[in-house]
Amino acid sequence: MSSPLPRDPIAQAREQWVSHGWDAEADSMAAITAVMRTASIFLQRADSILRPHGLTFARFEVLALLGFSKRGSLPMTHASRLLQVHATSLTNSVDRLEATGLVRRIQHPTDGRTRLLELTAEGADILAAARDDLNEQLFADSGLPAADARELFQILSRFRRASGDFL
Amino acid sequence: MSSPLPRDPIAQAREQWVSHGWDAEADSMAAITAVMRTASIFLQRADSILRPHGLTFARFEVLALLGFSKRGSLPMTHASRLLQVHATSLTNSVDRLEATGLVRRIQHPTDGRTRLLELTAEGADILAAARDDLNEQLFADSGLPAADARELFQILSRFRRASGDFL
DNA sequence: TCCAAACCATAGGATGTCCAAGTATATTGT
DNA sequence: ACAATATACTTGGACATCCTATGGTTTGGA
Repeated sequence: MSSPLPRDPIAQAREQWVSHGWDAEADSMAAITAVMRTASIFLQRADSILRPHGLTFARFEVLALLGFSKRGSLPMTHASRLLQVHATSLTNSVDRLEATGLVRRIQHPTDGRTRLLELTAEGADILAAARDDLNEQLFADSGLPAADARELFQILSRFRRASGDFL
Repeated sequence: MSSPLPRDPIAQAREQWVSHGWDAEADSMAAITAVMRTASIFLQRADSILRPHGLTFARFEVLALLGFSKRGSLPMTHASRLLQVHATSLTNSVDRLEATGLVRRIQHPTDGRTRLLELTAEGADILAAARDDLNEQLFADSGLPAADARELFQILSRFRRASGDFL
């Protein structure tokens, strides 16, 4: 996006916070801002790796979830809960996945309200290729040292649990 | 958005990764996914706190940056580098801030290409009120224990530096 | 049995992010 | 001095996310 800045802009913001007397909130502000910036970096990398496959990270996550499901199909609601996005966001992703033939919406056998999502054969192929690329180009060389990745996950797990993501 | 899930969906994905033999990538995948989910949680909280002020987190960040600038004004490019977003994203935010009268675009004295951003009096007032609310309702009670916030910031700082955010 | 309440999925609208192009202005090299 | 190149910002388009509202379907209580 641009060449490296001479100073960490979040560290600068933190200093401003302290010098205005908001010492108590400074660490939290810096951590939260850093989380948002880091997410943005990862999202850009992931999307750029997936673009040649005609996917985005959001759509990849849908495919990956379906690929792991035992029965091969999942209700929209169930999928949106597991992906932790709004039902409307999932509808959006699935619209695009269905338009490109990677996913099918099928009727639920007994509940007329529910739609089941199912991977198509092509969806399964693309998922496999995209997953290999993500593993090689992002996860295997994420820029996070192994110990940092584990510690990061643990800190965020505590936070997510505390914030009501899971029990 | 919904009631807590019985199991952490990211931990479940991690298990799937391991059971498919992608052990080496599993920790990294889990950490990255958790960062994205956490960012989304914080963004929703921040936006919800700022909504009564007619702001979003993106627009708040612009105001906050201007509020800290010594000279009271900043070129678009400089601001977009410090906020680490694309120039087009900043254009979008500034359009809305200007439309509501919180920010002004003024001519650069010598460079005809450059626009300087300047807080209006009303922008400064709203910034102060919004910042107090964010400090009280988000940063002071973020759900991150103090030690976790510091450790998190340090891990992410190493990562951001390594990924070229700053020197 | 039957109607109200709950639930599922989608449409519409606002915002944000990025990328690719386009316009205007500066700077640079010959 | 002038043409080529670089920089600054905006426009238009593709996607993602959320919220609110709406149309079906199912369920549960009177």
